[in-house]
Amino acid sequence: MSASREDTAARRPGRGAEPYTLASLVEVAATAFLERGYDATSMEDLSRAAGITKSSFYHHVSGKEALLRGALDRALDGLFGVLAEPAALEGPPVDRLRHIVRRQVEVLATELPYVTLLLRLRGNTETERWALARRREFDQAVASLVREATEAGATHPQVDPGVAARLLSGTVNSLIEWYRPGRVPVPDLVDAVERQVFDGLLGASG
Amino acid sequence: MSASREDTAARRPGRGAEPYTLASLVEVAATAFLERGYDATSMEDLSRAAGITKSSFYHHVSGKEALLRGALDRALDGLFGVLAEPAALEGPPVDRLRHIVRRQVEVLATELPYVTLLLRLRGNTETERWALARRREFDQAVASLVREATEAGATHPQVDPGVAARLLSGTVNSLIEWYRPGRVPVPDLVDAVERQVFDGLLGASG
DNA sequence: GTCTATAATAGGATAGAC
DNA sequence: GTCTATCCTATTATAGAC
Repeated sequence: MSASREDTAARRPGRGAEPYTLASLVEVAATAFLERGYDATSMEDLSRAAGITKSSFYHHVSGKEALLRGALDRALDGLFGVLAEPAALEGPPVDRLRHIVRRQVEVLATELPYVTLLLRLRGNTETERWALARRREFDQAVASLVREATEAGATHPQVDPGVAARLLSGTVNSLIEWYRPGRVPVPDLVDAVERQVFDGLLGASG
Repeated sequence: MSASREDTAARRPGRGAEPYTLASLVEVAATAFLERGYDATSMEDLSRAAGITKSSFYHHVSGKEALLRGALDRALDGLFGVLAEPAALEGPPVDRLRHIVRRQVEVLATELPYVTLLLRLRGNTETERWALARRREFDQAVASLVREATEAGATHPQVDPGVAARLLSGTVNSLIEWYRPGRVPVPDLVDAVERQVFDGLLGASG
């Protein structure tokens, strides 16, 4: 762990701005976790990124795990919010799937650090296992839709729907590995992922 | 980190078997890293998994980073080996791409712990940055092929080839998130990924 | 080659002054 | 709210006996 740790710009709340809130510190933490990984990021790193000492940092937050939990909550809220949208609940399976994929890309893009944290969990603590369980719920909802779509004859039947669903989720989630805000306009990204997922590289339609 | 750490079965070299080699310990380490993550796995965990004490473990290996390096070497050898195969070097871009995707799935499946480690790197140490640079080389070779295929008119032109290449790699690499040996026969997996990547979920051909 | 014991340090968390 | 100083445990790594 010899990498420079000064590259995250320190930022204190400006004159007259809000004091440190859990949400603002979760944001700082998630950004740092995104760069170096959760385990490799120390509380010292985080406090410096927030522009205060480690002790002061502890005055605002109970510990590292609380930051993790706050970030995971935000990620899961975003994802489950998509499942609750009307267009995800009504209509032919393929249309609902299309809507979910498109909105999921938007959530990944806008909540990038939080979702990244969720997708990199290994289940080492109780908090992590809880979040992983919720994530599995989300994946299973998507998998059910893929199965329905296959039963309705909308997808090619040669591939096991369970495997197809995992590859679909994998394609969408892989965004966290390279997408960074501003690089590609989100609407373009949404279209690209939809196309790749439903039509593949060779895509007949369009 | 309160998770049980006794779940990895201890294994010592059997009577008359080879003594501990770097390769055998790298194998033990990579398997443990796959479960808990690199940072969250201690040398104590690793030595116990190998069936000896931490001190004895250090007698065979210089440190944690050497194990990481050994595992990354193996992953990169597998991937670059694919690029060097005749079918990856000759023929129309789409055919070469198809071959690489299929073989890459096989390498991921057979070298799962090693490739997983490679794909989860954050670049925190010099070793990690070196491996990430080599990985980028591989990805760029694939991206070049996607660009060639697009220029040859083989793929639909609406999606930026750079983005398409990243989504392609993302789909293939996402295997490490769920594939475990024995669950799905490798040939089926290879076919499923090829289909998803080139034809998508709705896939016209076949 | 394996062990017990121990160094050396990093990192999470707290005490208490200001 | 912020700081300096400190505690305490986990972890990497080494010393030296057998």
